[in-house]
Amino acid sequence: MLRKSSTKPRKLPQQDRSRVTVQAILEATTHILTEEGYEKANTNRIAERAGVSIGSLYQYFPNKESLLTALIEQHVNEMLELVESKLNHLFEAPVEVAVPELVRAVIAAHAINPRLHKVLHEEIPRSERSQEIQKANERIVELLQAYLARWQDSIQPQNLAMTVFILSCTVESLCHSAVIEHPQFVTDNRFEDEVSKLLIGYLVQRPD
Amino acid sequence: MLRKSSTKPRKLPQQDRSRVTVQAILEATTHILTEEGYEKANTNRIAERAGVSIGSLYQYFPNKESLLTALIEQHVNEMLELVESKLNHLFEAPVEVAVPELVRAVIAAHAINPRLHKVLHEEIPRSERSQEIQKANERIVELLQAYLARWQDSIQPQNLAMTVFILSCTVESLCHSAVIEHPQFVTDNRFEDEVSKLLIGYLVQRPD
DNA sequence: CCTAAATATGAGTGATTACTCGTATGATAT
DNA sequence: ATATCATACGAGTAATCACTCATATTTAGG
Repeated sequence: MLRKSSTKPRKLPQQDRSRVTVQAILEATTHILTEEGYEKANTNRIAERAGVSIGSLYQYFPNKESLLTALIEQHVNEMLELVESKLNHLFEAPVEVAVPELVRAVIAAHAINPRLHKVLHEEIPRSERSQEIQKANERIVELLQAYLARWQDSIQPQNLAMTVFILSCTVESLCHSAVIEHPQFVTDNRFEDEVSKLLIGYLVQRPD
Repeated sequence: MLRKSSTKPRKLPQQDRSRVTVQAILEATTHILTEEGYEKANTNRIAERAGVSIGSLYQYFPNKESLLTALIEQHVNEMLELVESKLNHLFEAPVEVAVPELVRAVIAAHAINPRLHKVLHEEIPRSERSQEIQKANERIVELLQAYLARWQDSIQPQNLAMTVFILSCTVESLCHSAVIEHPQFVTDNRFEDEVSKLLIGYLVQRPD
């Protein structure tokens, strides 16, 4: 149970066989995490499942944390890319158009690998996952902030920072919980309609 | 690293001195969790901090999990009581009155011990915390469902189950994240106003 | 070929830690 | 008083697991 600090790969794979090794290790980790949970995801078992020796694992990952970080980074980036590209295309779209698209994109992002997402989010100790997830969150907040600033004249809430927080937190948690606790909602258009209504109603409130 | 299954206390304290012991153990656990994090919360250290021998700890808690479960149960019940009693008093109040009160209560519940809440929620492995938290969640959902059914005629959304989910998930996550990530929001009335606006606007939408 | 670099191996090590158990002391009731 | 139960103690045990290192094999370049 020794702990090292660095999170970067010990060495970069240069030949094909080592790239295969690294890939196998990451896939084995995903498999064990999703099928057996974090408790069972010890490095010896991961190496075994990957068909690789424990020594090889430590050639490319200086410690367990770096392995998990790499996996989280990979998964978070896949999700982020989906949402980010959608948001970029929606910069000029009004709230009534942009919000439903955003909701759909966030749901899709969470549906990439729900089981992995759940484990990464709920079982893996914070110290090992916080930075990557937080970075992604900040990126979303940044984009939303820019979008809302662009359409500030047509929305009701005044405090931009607070509005961004409410918006991002609400979308994220609703999509997250829906995918994990109510998968039937994900295939049901009414869910994204309702979430969109919730958010649009808030952003473009008619004055009393 | 042996694991036992039962989660119930091994024996109930009967004399005063043992009640003091149990209390000291729970307080020491809380202290270590909030000040040093889950990683440092091993049973030997908890016993030491409580000024009690490791043997005494295992007199009352058959395993580490049961200790954490007791702590979670205690904390969750404190939070739940706050929200539950508020909701009971609001059963006859219309949405415009009930929602702001609910939001305030949920914020207050999260503010009872934010640092402990954060650790319990983020650091402790799921297997040890899921049941208690989920039970509390279900209780809230139940109450909200009854409330919304009572006022069904004056609200807009049709799918009761989905509305309850959206409502509870949104309130919970917004208050949770606010307390943990934006403590300045908690002392700012505008936050609860905005959250209330979000939810009321959704529930009592004017027809187009 | 030959050499050096890259890659692979896995038995072994050291540290941690949940938990036990034999023993000792304090309380209670008869 | 004494027997009995509750409580306290803490050195010791056994299991786990992240990680090392000495050695072996494969690949690439000249």
